[in-house]
Amino acid sequence: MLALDFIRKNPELVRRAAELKGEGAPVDEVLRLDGVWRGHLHKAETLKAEQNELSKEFARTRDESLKERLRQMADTAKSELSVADAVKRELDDLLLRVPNVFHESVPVGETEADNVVVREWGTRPELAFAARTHYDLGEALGIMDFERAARVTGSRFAFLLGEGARLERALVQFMLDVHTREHGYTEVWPPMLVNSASMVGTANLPKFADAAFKVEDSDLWLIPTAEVPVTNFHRDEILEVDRLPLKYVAYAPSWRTEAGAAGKDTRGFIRLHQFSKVELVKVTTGETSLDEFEKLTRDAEDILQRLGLHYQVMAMCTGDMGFAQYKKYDLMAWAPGLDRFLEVSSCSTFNDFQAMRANIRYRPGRGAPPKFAHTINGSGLALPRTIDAIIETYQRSDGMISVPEALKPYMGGVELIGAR
RNA sequence: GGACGGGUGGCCGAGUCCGGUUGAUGGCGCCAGUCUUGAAAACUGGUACAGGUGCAAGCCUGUCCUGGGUUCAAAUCCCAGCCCGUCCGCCA
Repeated sequence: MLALDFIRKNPELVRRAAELKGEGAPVDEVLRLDGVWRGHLHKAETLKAEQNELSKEFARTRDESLKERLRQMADTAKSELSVADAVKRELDDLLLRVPNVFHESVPVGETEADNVVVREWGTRPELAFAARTHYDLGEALGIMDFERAARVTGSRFAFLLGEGARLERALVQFMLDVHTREHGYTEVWPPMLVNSASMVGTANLPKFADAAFKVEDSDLWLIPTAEVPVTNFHRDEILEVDRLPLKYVAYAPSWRTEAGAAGKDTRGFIRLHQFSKVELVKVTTGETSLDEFEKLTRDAEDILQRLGLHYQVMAMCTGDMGFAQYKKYDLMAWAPGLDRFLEVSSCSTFNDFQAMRANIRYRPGRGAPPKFAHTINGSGLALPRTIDAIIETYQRSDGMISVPEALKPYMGGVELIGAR
């Protein structure tokens, strides 16, 4: 969230940022409640101070004549405070609904058409035959099954079978190895259910409750991304500055309701209620966060390059970047069969927006007061669409799929999917 | 799930039965200083977080797991919840 003090001092900036993001921001209501809250709080605290003073005198003198006055003071202070608390709760709830501002380098725009290609790697593969889609190939090879998944669970679920399941496992292993051994991330295996406070910490609540699955009769949610448990790992902590940046990589399934995506990407292994993802998370200082964000994006890109997949890096425009993000890149991998780019990674930096919600701080120096950390995360990468790009890029005219060089050590000797 | 025990500052650990100003004795750690060529040891001092208010120094309020309650006053008493431990039950 944004600091109350920041909104007090920069109401216009906050209003304009929200507008460009296509979000509402209850700035006026925040400012109004802020005034009301402070009025009652001040009154309550002044009274409490007097009461404390007099109470000390009573402890000394045991003068019974003070009793009645003390009782009244206590009553008034308590009721003032309860009004102040009620207003503050309302104010806090509102604060959680004010969107983040964005970095000056973010392109201004309304829709994904206004996103900007920052760079591109590789070229579209030239196939000597008509490219087939991953679901066409996957079903023909017997490595993907959507029909049975629909029967067993419902739409937007999938079974992977045989070499398809093996490919998924190989990719997870490969990505984790690269990020831990070569990019210096610490591997994390997180809980896959989190409580509401954690969801608030990463800004999945309160605004996006309908995007996540809630466990009935409990305060637990299925994680929409490993970002939630991993970022919240340091909730309510004060970190030592020399430990920063903290770099984590976590493999976890992610669950999303996909509310509002009805009819979109219904076909294939693209938009699922459950999907695997290797997630990168960094916690760092305000001075280094933009730089660490760029590096994290490069770390995700490195996976695509090693897999030999053609991709673009898109800078998200204000209207397409989201409520909490300060700056965001999407990595789009080319899928020849679908004849379009697929979003295989989304890398974001949040400034202290998440850290304020999750209360993650660091101490800049000895004896210095704590500051809010900056959080960064990105997929490195999301599995299904990476698999799609691999299948469609490495398909052969006979419908079999060559295993990319980088994955061969992870495929247990399988170099050609569909050969047996 | 049942029974019992427990949650106190960066850490350890008093205080809780018998409420009184206690943000909380003590030790460790950390920081500064003295001493020393330097370091260690020893000694001295310092060492939480949040909010309100103020130009500032400062002042005030709150915080002993969380939320309620009793009281002029709660770390301390009462209620509920969460978490941890031990035993029993169940279980991959």
